[in-house]
Amino acid sequence: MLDIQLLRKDLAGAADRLAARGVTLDTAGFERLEAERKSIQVRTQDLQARRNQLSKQIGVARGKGEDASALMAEVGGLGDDLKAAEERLAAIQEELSGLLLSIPNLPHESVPAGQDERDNVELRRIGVPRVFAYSPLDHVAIGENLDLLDFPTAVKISTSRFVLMRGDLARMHRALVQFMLDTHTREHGYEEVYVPYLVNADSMRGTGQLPKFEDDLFKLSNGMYLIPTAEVPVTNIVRDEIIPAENLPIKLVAHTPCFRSEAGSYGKDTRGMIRQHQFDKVEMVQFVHPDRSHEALEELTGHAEAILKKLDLPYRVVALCAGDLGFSSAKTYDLEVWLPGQQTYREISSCSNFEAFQARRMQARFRDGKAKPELIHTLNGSGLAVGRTLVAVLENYQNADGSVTVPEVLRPYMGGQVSVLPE
RNA sequence: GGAGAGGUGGCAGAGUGGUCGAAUGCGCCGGAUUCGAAAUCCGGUAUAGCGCUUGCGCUAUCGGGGGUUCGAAUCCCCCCCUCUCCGCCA
Repeated sequence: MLDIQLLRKDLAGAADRLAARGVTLDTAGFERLEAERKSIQVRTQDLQARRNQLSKQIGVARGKGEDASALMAEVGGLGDDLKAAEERLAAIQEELSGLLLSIPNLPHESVPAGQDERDNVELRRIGVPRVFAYSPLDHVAIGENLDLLDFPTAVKISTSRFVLMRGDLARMHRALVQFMLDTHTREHGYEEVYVPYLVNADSMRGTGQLPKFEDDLFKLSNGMYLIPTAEVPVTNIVRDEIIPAENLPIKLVAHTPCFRSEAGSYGKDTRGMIRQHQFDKVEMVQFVHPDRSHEALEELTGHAEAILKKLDLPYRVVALCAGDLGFSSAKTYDLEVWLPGQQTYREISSCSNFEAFQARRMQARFRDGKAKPELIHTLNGSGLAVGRTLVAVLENYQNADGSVTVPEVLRPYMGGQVSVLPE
């Protein structure tokens, strides 16, 4: 959520920055609403003040045993006007807050201009894609040849966009999770947290999934939602909290499944594990002082990169252009891993600084000594998407004989196993 | 799931229709006292919004929402949460 004060002070400026990401702000509509809000609010509060004043006088008069009927008559005359004003004010404020909740974040000044993913800027490439002596298979072929990746059975049990992994593959998936969590907690200073996978609407609103993106979520009959990312429960830990400044930064990491309806992605990435309704992710979240959130974004991105480096997977870092930014983000770096089976880089992590956008929705603040509470800045990044990491390992570590070499860093997590062999 | 009790400021805890945004205690901040400290005394100590703007005034907020009333922390309805007992269960 943007600061409404900013919209009041510099509406044109905010509109310009939103235009950079392809969003048109209805400035005339906002100004009209604001003007009405102002006049109705002043009128409502004046009436309320008058009512309170008279009501107190009635109390005093009654206390003294005096006749209060004249006062009662006067306050009674306020009734209809007051009720109408209060209702109108509530309606306007609801409209205003609805508008406010639907406006995306402003891009940070360092974000490259551009309309869509084609305008994203590649910052660096790390690692060299392996040269194969044969035409490398994609993960589906590799996994199915090993008899460890089973889509038809998953469809039978559930529906499309789910997967069943067996044996060494399921084990490697688990090993990846352990490896990632251990790296972030031991080497990067994160605290591991275990969180609910079902959250309420307030939490979804806090991080920005609601009200605009309800279609992307799985909603339960009791009004709860399946989390689409650990970002939601982890970030909402600080909702409605005031954190002592000396406790910042707070760095948390969680492993959770993620559930996404993938509405609107029909026909996209239908083959394999790239786009599933359910996938696991290790997610890093940081709560930081506003002065150092952009520094923190660089660090957090480095923490995600460290996993790829340790796994020796070739990847590149891309700065999203303004038009490709997510709703809540002020700045985002995507990490894209090389997939030999597709001969392309695919997103495996997304690291974002939301600045105060989520904090304002959540009322997540910090206090420095006696100063007034101030909004914190929130960040998060995948470290990494586990399913896609498994895909990357399968494709990059495949061998001509159909086996897959276990990356060295994973071996301690797999009982020293060096490779996954066909039966 | 059944029965009961409860949700009030940073914390504890009063308040069952009227100068209650809320007693009192603790904590915290400032001052007095002291060589200094403790103790003691005095004063201050929520959040958000709005309007004039060094400050002041007003409005809202006592789990959330709705209602009754001139007036609600207090009465009514719905929901959420916590605790105790029973049932069930990993």
